[in-house]
Parts: sequence; structure tokens; C-alpha cells
Amino acid sequence: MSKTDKRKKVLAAAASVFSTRGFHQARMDEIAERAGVAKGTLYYNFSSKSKLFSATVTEGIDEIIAKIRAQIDSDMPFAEHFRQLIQCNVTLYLQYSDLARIVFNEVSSGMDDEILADIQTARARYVDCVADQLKDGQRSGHIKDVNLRLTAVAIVGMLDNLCNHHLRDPSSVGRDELVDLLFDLLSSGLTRESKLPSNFD
Amino acid sequence: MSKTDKRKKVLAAAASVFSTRGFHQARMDEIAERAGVAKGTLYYNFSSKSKLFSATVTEGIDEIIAKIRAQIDSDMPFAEHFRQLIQCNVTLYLQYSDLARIVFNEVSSGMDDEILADIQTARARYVDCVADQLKDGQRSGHIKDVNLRLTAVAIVGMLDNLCNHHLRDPSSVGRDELVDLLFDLLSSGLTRESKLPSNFD
Amino acid sequence: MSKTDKRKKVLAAAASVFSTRGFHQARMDEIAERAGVAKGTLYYNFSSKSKLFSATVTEGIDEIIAKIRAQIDSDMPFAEHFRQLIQCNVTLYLQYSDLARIVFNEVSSGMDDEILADIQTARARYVDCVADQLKDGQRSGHIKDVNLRLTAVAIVGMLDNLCNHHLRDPSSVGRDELVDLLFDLLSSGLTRESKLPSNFD
Amino acid sequence: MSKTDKRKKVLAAAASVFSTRGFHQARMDEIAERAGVAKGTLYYNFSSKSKLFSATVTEGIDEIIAKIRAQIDSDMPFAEHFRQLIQCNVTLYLQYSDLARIVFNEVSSGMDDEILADIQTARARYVDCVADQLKDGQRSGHIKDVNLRLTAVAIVGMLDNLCNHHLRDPSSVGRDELVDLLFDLLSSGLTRESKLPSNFD
DNA sequence: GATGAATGAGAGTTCATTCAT
DNA sequence: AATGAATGAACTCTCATTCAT
Repeated sequence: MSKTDKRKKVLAAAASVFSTRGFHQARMDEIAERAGVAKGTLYYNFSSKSKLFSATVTEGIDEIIAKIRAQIDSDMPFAEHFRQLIQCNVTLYLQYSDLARIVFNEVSSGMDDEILADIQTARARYVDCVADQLKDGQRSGHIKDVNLRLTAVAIVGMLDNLCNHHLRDPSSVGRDELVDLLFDLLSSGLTRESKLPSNFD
Repeated sequence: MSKTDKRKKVLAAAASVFSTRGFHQARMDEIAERAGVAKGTLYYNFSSKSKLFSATVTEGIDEIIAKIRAQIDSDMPFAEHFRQLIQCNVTLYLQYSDLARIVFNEVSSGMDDEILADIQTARARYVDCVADQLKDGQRSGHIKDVNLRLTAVAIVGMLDNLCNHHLRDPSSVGRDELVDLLFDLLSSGLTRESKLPSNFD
Repeated sequence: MSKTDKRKKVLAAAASVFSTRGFHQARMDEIAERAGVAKGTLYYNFSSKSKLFSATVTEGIDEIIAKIRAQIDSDMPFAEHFRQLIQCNVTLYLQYSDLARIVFNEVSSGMDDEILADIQTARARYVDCVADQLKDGQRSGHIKDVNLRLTAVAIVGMLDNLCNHHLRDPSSVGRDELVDLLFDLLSSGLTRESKLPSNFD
Repeated sequence: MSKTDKRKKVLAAAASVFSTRGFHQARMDEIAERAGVAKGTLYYNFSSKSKLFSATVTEGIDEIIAKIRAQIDSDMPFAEHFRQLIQCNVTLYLQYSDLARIVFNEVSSGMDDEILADIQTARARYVDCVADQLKDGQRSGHIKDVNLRLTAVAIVGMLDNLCNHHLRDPSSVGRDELVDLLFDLLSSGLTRESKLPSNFD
């Protein structure tokens, strides 16, 4: 078995355990066991629990971003394109929900500053990816002149919270409903379409 | 000193420590020290670390909800009212940012299921509070027919992510900008103003 | 059982284990077991293995120094007094040989700098104690004008090496022989008595 | 590269690392790295860490002894000869201070008995070397009738402690001062020269 | 002869929890 | 009601040693 094999196995096991338990509750023992290697092997490949966590997050998020970029087809009408974007993000979020939980929900506290920075960088790359998608729409005149980065932050927040809501109780709301809501909200906001701005008060 | 006094002191200290360190990194020792009581006193008032955490979160979130409800003045034009709502939520989020971090970012993993349920209930109460605010707008015909609960979830997600973005680097984006973006996005979405809501005020 | 009791028990067990195994080979488990307390109790009383070691050495060496000072009777002819001094140091060294081994032989490497400094300070106190003894002899005119501190260092070196030699193989040399050699060497050196210093070549 | 080449490289690296860190703190990894060989090569040449340590010490001490024997010139007046002897030992001790630290200060505890015996044998060879030097002086009538082995033990003790004192704080005492003190002490002891042995009381 | 990835027993340390006072 | 000394299970990390190549 090659070096790469064990490293990959460890990363996969780490993603699984960190997602289930969170960083602090994850035990290196369990990761080793699930990877089918000895505990020392974890430390042979990653110098600490924090570094393993960091690698798990970074490599995972980059995989997701690559998939998003690969799945986008911009040669269709904007509305359809935009809906596809949302759909794609929702689908990947739900598919990688364990990783997503790590990246978006456990970044706040009690970790080495260095590692924290790595993870925030990974998060930022995802936000940038979303912002890039918006930029295309802005260039083509379909999206108005807003602070794209900030808007991307807001979108990711919605995505995160909505998807978690769905995951906590899948029966309460379907995946399609999530996509519809996001599309609707992002397209035209909350105000009644029939009510013209003139008498919006 | 009455029982209630010490209990309150403990809760205040717990809020402070849990906020700073997060649940798993918070130490009962530090909470006791900051509360100025012996460690045993913590266990005299709360049966476990989890219960103390739960109480901290629950009582904190209820305090915030009460403040939001108290600050809303619905006797003004809707647009102004809506903006005030957003402003109020942003302000309170930033003010209680430590508590917010706990409630919205560390709920996911590695905690007793029972406690987790308590905290998710507290979260749900906040979401309900936001949904209630929307409901008023819907009743008065200013907000269109959307799934309010889901929309509230989305809004809270945006709020959370945007405020954290601001807190991580206050110089990158001002508080007012947050409010403006939220108001704009929620009012009319991302599509160009030329598309109808042109004279939206 | 009072706090002091357990602390003392731990120190005694630590002295025993550190002496037998040396610092790096001593296991906290064994110290706890020998003290009849839980491992956590070690850390409740001493913040780390190093600190426990430091306390063991410091408190031990101070006990020895106190005994030396108590046993000296300076109201006798100098030669006798001097021999008594040597006898007293040899006796105490052999009696506290475990501690002595720690203080004089394991100070060199692989320890926290802070702790190392503590131990060197303890060593220095012992050297000072010997130097003080010499000073009296110098004041009374019996000891010539030499660098007392340096001489004390040399004497402690002899004492250490000779006593260890005796301890390694007690049958090869008796305790009295050690005292005699030290007395003879320190009194008049190695040169033949018949040869007066004047024509020493 | 021949087997002997790598073996020598390993021994040199081992001396360097063991000296700096001491036996227990030295890591095989670091020795291998410093030797520029793989870790397995260490075990290919030496069956264990202890054996490697033993070989390092034994070969090192023999090198020193050979140098001492080579540097002695006995065709000069005794006093000068004796001073030269002391000077030579001090100089070599300081030059090989790392090895000396191992041999004289870390031999006591926490090592395999077998290895411990090897090292004590090496020490004994050094003591014998010093004793041999004294024997010449005794044969020529310059040194009085003392237990030479024991005296050599005492001298090595002084040498060790004084040199370490110098190494810990070179500014406090110069190398020449060490030699002078040793020469003076060994020649005529501590008593005032004016006081003849006859009325030494 | 030489390698270095892999191992796993064992180390120091932490900290929520208990209970005699 | 309140304490805090004591606990011990659980944790991360180390490193001498092995063995397939």
C-alpha cells in the first residue's frame, strides 16, 4: 500500500469523524480505527490533530469548489442559469453536509489561531466562488450593482442555515422548496410583485 | 447572599466563558473563578456542564427576544418599519455577539442530545420571532406569500454570516452597510432596478 | 486527611521514584501509586512533572543543609573541627544518596530551563554552605587564602565522586577511608610531608 | 560508501546528539538526520539506542585517554610535569565537554544495566589513567603514600565539578584559575603554608 | 546493505464530577 | 447552602523499533 493510500484513508476517516463529532469531540483513536491504521500513522502524516483538521477542511472545500465550477453551464438564459447555480450549491451542500457543518459552524472558537486562519481562508474561497458566479450576472446586466462579496456572504449564510434546517428535519421542507425560496428571494426579494413600488409603504 | 444571587453570578460568568471559549473549551474552573464561587457551587446549582450551558443559552436568547419585541414600533410606514426591524436585529446581534456565536455556530456537534434539543428550541424561538415580524408585514399586504418560517431561517442565516463577517474584520464593512444590504436584498432581490421596483422607496 | 498530608506523601514518593529512576524515566503513575493517591492529585498539588521534581530537589536539599548547619560544633580545635565537617558531609551524602544522585548527577540536560535553574540554585546553596564552613577556618587563620567558592565546588565534586564510588561498591572502600582521604588531601595535598613546600619541585 | 563510513558518521552524529540532549532526550530520528542516513541504518549498525549510546561513550572516552597519554612529557621537573598533567586534563575535559557530561553526569539511572556497566567501565578506564599518572609521581617520591585509585576518583570529581562550573558561567572563573586551584590544592592542601605540618592543629 | 513508512505501548496532562465537611 | 481537595477516565502526542522492499 502506497503512502498516498494511507494518507487518503486517514483524510477520509478524519472527515467522517470530525463531521460527526466536531473538532473537540473527535478522538484521534476513532479516526485511526476508522481509517484502519495505527494511531501513530496519523501523526506520521499530519503533525497534530489541528493540522489533520485543517487538511481535511482545506482539501474538502477545494474539492467542492472544483465541482461547482465544473457544473456551471453559462450558455442558457440568465434566470435558468441562476436557478441552476442555486440548485448546484444546494445539492453539493447537502451532499457534503458533514464537511459543510465543519466549515461553516465550528470555526468560531477554541482552536489554534494558525489553523483557524486556514479554515477561514477555505471559507473565504467558497465565498469568493459564489461571488464570482454573481459577477458574471452583473457583467451581463442581470444583477444590479451591489457589493458582491458581501452579497455572497449573505447568500452562503442563507444556504447554510436553510440546508441545516432541511437536514435537521427533512420532512418539514423539501430540497426543491429550498431552491425555490432562494431563487425567489434572491431574484425579487420579499415585497409583493403586484404591489408597485409607488404604493409600497 | 441568597441562592438566587449566586445562581445569577454563575450564569453571567458562564455566558462570558462559554462565549469566549465555546462549549468544549470552556472549563468549569474558569467559570467558577469568574463567578467568584467555588467549583462545587456550580454543581449545586446546575447538575452538569451541559445543563449550565443550556441554561445560559436559553436565558440569554430569551433576553434578546424580549428586547427585540420591546424595540419594535409598528406605527410607521412599512419600509421604515422594516428597515428598523433589520437595524434592531443587526444591532442586537452585534451587541450579543458572544451569545450569538454560541447559539448559531456551536450547536451542531459533540453535545448531549438532550441539551442539543434545548438549544435548538432556543434557536427556533428566535427564528419564530423573526417570522412573527414578517407575518405582520404579510398581513398588511407588504410582504408576498412566502413560507415565513423558511424565510426567517434564511434571514437569520444571512444575519449570522454577515454580522460575523463584520466582526471578523470591522474595517472591511460598516454596520450601516450591513443594514443597507439586508434591506435592499430582502426588499427587492438582486435583479436590476430597471426591472419594476424602480420607484421603490 | 489534610492537604499537607497528601502533599508530603507525594513529595516522599517523588523523591523515592526520581532517585531510583532518574527524572526522565520516572513515571507519574508510579509516583502516584507509591504515594497512595490518584494521578490527578499529583497535578492538583504540582502543576507538572518538572515542578514536582523541582520541589522534591529544593525541599530535600534545604533539609540537608539545615542538618549540616545543626550538626556543626565549632568549639573544638580546628583539625578536629575540620574532620568533623568532612565526616558530617560524607555521612549525610550517603544517607541522602538518592537525593544526592538527583542533585549532582542529573542536572545536565533535557529539562525545562526554568526547572534547571531551580535545581542549580539548590546546588549552589549546598556549595555556599560548604564555602561558609571554609570561611570560618579562613577567618581563624587555619585555611589559606584561596577562592572559597571555587574550592567548595572542588570539594563537592570530590565528595560526590568518592561517595558514589563507595556506593557502587561498598566493599572496595570503607566510609572512614573516604573521610581520611578527604581530610588528608584537603589538609596537606598530595606531596610528601617531608618535602617542605619551599623546596617542592 | 562503505559500511565503515556510515558507521562512523552515525557515531559522530550520536555523540553530537547525545551530548546536547542527554541519553533519554536524544531521539534516534535526530541522530539519523544529522548523520545523513535513514533511521533504519542506525538499527542496521547498532542493535538498539542503548548499544549506540554505549558505543559512542566507549569510543569517545578511549579517544580522550589516548590523547592524554600522548600529551604527557615526563622528562621535566615534577612540579612542572604535574601542572602540565592538570592542564592537559582540564583542557581535554573542556574540549570534550559534551562527552564528559555524558560520561560523568548521566550514568546513574534509568538505563539498561548492561549498558550502564559498559559506561562505568569506560569511566573506570579514565580514572585508571589518572591513577597511572599519579603512580609515576609516587614512584619518584614526589607523591606521598595514598590510595591512588581513590585519590584519582577524588581528582576526577574535582575536575568534573570545576569544569562544569566554568562551563556554566565562563565569566565567573577563567580556565587558568581552575588549573591553579587544582595544582595548589593537590600540591599542598588548604592549610596555611606558614603553618608547618608539625604544628598543624 | 539500506531504507523509511508504519507501528503501538506508554507518557504527561486535563478536567468534569464527586463527596466529606 | 457551599466548599474545594481529590479523583480517574480520557485525551493528544512521542518515539524506539520493525520489516517489506
